Amino acid sequence: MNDVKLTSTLAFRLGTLGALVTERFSERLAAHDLKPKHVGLLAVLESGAAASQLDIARLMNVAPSLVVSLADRLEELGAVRRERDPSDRRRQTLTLTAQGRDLLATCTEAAAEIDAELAEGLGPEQAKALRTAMRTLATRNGLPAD
Amino acid sequence: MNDVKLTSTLAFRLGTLGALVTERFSERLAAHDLKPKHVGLLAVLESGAAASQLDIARLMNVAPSLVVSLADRLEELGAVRRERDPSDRRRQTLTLTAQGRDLLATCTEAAAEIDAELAEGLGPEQAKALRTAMRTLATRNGLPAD
DNA sequence: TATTGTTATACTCTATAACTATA
DNA sequence: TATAGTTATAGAGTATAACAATA
Repeated sequence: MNDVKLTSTLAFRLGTLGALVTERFSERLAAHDLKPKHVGLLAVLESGAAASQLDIARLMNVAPSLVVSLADRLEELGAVRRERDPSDRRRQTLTLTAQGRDLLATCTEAAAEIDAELAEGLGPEQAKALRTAMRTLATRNGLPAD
Repeated sequence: MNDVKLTSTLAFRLGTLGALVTERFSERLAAHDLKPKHVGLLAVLESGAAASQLDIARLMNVAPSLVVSLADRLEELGAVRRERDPSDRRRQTLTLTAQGRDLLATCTEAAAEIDAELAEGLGPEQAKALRTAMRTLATRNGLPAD
């Protein structure tokens, strides 16, 4: 028989800690009336990996209709600009504005603060090993590599 | 200026990988018509950390009303038994049945399979370091220590 | 009056489906 | 006829608030 505990599995710990961290991030974003997915969209634009709304939806693994409402909010804040692609007028191209870059930097700082809180409980070597392993996992699972 | 990327933060990676892993776990649980929180409740009962519904709700950080519906479903499956506490008849005590233990073992196996998939991409030392760091983080953040 | 569990209701997030405009 | 974006609608998941039983 097998006496592995559910709560000791990596899957359980990634799931629960992930939810905890996302919750903390959301709390910090609330000041800007943003949710994590808004910030994820800003990061996609900064990376240059996609620009049309449909491509962004595919990359983020969300429904195209969700990108519409995320972009609506970000446009309202002046963080992104929506422009028709002249070569195919069905396409809306999203671009980061200077304000959008600032906003992304602010949100990245919030994430970095959470990182610092997490690292407090770990020794420096443990923290480094964790970062390395998480980067590998992200890359192998289709998430941004850097 | 600071050129740290959002997607390189531990917070971002824990959030996104956590969501991914929870999604994979949910898919496997769908065969039993269970969601991750049902399994979390089974794990709480096995650990013996709480038995009354209200205590369970506090431990899981969910609303008491949610515990009612999770317990309804688990009782329906014969995985838990609901009994009035004779010394305080307001309290409902939940206990794992033999079937509940079996079910938990099956779900733990599903989590272990996901662990194996994740570990494939990592070297054995990296996998071990990750487990160690995640256990430390879980403990320091009020999640089950083992 | 306070507490446990339950029920009724509402809210948040997201997806699916129907629609418009371009191609 | 197919595709990009949008709008309308619906569903999952969960919380809050009102309620019943017991303390």
